[in-house]
Amino acid sequence: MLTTGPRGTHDIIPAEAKNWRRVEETARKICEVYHYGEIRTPIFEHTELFLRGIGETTDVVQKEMYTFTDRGNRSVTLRPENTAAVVRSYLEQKLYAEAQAAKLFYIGPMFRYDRPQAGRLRQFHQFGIEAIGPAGPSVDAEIIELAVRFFEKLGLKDLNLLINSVGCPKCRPQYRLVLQEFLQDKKDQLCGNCQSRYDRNPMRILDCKEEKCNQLSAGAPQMVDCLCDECAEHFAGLRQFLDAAKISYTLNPRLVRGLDYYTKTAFEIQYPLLGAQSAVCGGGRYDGLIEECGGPATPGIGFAIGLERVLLAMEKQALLDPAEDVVPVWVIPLGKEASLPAYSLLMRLRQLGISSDMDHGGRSLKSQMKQANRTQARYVAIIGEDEARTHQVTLKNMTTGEQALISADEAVKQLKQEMNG
RNA sequence: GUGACUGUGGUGAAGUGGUUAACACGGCGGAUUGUGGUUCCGUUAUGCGUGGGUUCGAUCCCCAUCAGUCACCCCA
Repeated sequence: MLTTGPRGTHDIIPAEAKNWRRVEETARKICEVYHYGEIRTPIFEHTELFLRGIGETTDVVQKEMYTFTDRGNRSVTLRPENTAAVVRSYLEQKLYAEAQAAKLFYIGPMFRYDRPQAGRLRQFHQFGIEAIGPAGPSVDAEIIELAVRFFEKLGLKDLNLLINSVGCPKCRPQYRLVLQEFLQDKKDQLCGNCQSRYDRNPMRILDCKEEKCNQLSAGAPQMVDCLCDECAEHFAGLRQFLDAAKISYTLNPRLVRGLDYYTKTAFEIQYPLLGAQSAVCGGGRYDGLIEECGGPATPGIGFAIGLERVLLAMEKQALLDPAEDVVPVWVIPLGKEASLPAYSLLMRLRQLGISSDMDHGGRSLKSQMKQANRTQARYVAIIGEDEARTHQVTLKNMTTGEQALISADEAVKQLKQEMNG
């Protein structure tokens, strides 16, 4: 079908682009304030990067990647997320050499082969930030705060911030054993999905939506209670900073992220009204990822915000600007002789930066006036046969209805004054 | 990837197995010569997502397919 885009893709037309721009500008602005610099990496990478970075057993890698072989027989993948790629770039471009911390942000499309539904597309857009280098909990707080402020700036309300600590390679394996032990005799009663999780990723069982599994896992020991000293201290530190910043959060010991690289801090911001796809921001610390990608042991933390979901949430709260097509000045040629002088007048206006337009279809004065009216024109410059001959225009003020026959030069001068003032 | 529901013009939508597919908004044209926002008039889907099938005949029945929505799953 030539008239439909690929499944799960979406066109952003002019009426919507304005709101997208506002969201993106808000992101850029806040990143500047918090000292994060923009990074633009390719939308495809070697498949290997995602296998290693995200984790081979994750759902994202196992069933959601757009992977293909290029003409040179290399396996490449459309990025399903951007943290791995940013880390790759950080190492390849040796950003560690320039400063103690690489504080980066990105905005761009991501690709996941999912079954589409509202708030879930195959090509979607993320605004994300990464702080590579710093280890202290104040960065964790800074990042979470940035996300919260971003939503505040857009005017969004009723968001829930959930935080948890998922431990580190020192304490998580031990916790897994403790958890598996707890669930051992209940294993048969878990849902099918959770039974396979038991060995692969038992922590996800805590996250299951099945009522049955919830009951079975009730009272299970929690990661936060089994953190090693370092992780516990880090988590306590984070909470202290968040409290100081007066950012309210919910401690959710069952919050687990689906990407393997997360350590210590994990967080999510939800907008419940979005239904099943309510996570509007997700992130956490990934202290092992840089090493996993072949770099020196370096801590890092970041988040990603789903922009389509942000726009949906804004729509629900009536925060979107209405689509409107505004052209403050219309030039109206009447008849063939008028089109050349009309066009040169238009050209002069545009060179002065005055947003203006004209009809190219030779339509009637009446319909051109209508058009001007629809686009909220403040002025209309009519050029008919008489005006064309004498290098004049009839300049009409659309709000007062007054009009005057003046020279083209005079019209340009007046419009320049009016439009800049 | 699983299950369910939906699919009529630019938009919101009514509708029926049988000549011309309501209505509203929008668009376009007009209501005496070159003037908008109000009003009035006219016009605007050779077509009912697409492809098959059933039938004398299908937009309305069946199948497939595509797309969307909801839930699961996953996650942003």
